Amino acid sequence: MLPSIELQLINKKVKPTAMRLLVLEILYKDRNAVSLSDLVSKFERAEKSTLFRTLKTFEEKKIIHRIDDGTGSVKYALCADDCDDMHEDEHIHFVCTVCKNTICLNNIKIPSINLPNNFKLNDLQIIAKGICDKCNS
Amino acid sequence: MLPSIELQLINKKVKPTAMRLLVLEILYKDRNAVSLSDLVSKFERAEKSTLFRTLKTFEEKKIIHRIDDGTGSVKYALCADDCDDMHEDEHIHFVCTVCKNTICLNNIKIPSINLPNNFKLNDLQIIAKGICDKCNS
DNA sequence: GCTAACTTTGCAACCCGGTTGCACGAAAGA
DNA sequence: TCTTTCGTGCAACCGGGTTGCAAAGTTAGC
Repeated sequence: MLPSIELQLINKKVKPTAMRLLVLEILYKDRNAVSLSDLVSKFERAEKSTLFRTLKTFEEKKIIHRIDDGTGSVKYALCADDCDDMHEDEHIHFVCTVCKNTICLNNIKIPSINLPNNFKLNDLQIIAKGICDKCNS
Repeated sequence: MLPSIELQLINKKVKPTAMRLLVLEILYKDRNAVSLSDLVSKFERAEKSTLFRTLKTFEEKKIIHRIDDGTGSVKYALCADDCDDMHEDEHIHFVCTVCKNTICLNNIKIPSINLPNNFKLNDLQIIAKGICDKCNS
């Protein structure tokens, strides 16, 4: 994967600057969704605003998707490869109450629900909270 | 309902002050979940901190439950009558993208999902986004 | 190579929702 | 009544997110 990080940026029409490569690399290596402050503390000597704009750029170019897991801070995670057309993150997010990490569960099917009369459903967002495999020793 | 508002507070061991009665009345009258800033603007001449603490008290005493609908501000809505033992808000929340209101759908059953091996599920939070019955003309 | 135009970055400041400390006044208990 | 507790208002703070601006870096045209 790593050698293609730069290529991926170019493919998505994002100039592969040093910062962006580093951020994207972190996103690749980490199975957890990361927040802006996660990033800031992750490499200590970088500007919050730069990282913020990097994430924003990545989101606009559909490289990552935004997750609101109810922890108060927005998190981001890599999009699936087939995310190009449908940018909605059509999967369940799991929040571990022990390690506080947020994980995308790409393989779990989203259930269908029936809304009351005359309600129109556009997007279903599911957040599962509990204990992740690593913490559930 | 209205005559019992004061009684309900007493039952839940909350002193029925004027502020609290007013706030609870608003929560009863409004089918939508309300945020702190909703409340502040709703009766214009009240302190944000007082309303904040009122909501906090109500939540602690299990009169209302907290909803994070991903709009950036926490909302609150009345608990169901049988909420005493299990305070988790075990229902789907619907966010209308037109009128921006958040509605508790108490009658929709929460689907069950299968997590990967060794994940333990404690809470499932579902937010449906779309157009509500009133806006879906 | 050299300048002009554009992009990215760093810094500071701001915004807003949420939260807390503190002091005053009201209510409850002895 | 006196004391204690509780509720409220005010101001200030905190932290995540966001923006304006200028410096530094990059790209393109000549």
